[in-house]
Amino acid sequence: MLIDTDLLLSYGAKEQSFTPLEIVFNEGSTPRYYYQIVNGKIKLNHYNGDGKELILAILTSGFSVCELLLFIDKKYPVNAVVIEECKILKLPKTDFEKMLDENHTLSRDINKFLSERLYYKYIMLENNLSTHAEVRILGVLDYYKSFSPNQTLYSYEVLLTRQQLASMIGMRVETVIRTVKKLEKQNKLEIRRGKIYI
DNA sequence: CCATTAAATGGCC
DNA sequence: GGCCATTTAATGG
Repeated sequence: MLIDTDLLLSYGAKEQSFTPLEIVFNEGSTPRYYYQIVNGKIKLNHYNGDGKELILAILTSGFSVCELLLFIDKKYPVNAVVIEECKILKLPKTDFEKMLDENHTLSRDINKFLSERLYYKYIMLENNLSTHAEVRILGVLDYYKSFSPNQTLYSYEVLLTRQQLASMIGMRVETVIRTVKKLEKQNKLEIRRGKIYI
């Protein structure tokens, strides 16, 4: 996890429960809290002009939720929507700042975390600008697998639906379904019971 | 069982 | 590749 649970609690973080479809925060609102997922799953999304959903990230246990907004004076550019029952630690911005001031190694850890995120944003952007669906999809899959301790082929189960994958790369479900099957024939991944293993 | 949701297919542009 | 319709498979009450 990004920040030690006990440290967060000692600065006054409170745990809050959420059920699927609940909103943690809305696009356009002012960031006032640091959020860290204890368990469950949250997506960051945005709806473009055509009403099509764009998913910017799907976050799970241990991840913070859009923490970068606590360092700049901007509104949230995305919604945070719960997609699997969640427990979240919530720490007011002022307490978060106090915690950083008093814990310099923590500041460095957060720098590292933010840098890594930004780095992957470059990679993802490069992939998503490809005209090839295979490149875009593999880009997302490789990104998720990069967090897995086991890097063996077909060892990582992708916990994303085809629809979510599609919304992450700006393509349609049908395209994802067909491309994933094509990738299976190329031995880039494996499909078992509809689940993708890479 | 039935309802719901996800995955898969095929036709057409 | 997208869009639409339809079928198939899996899941949960």
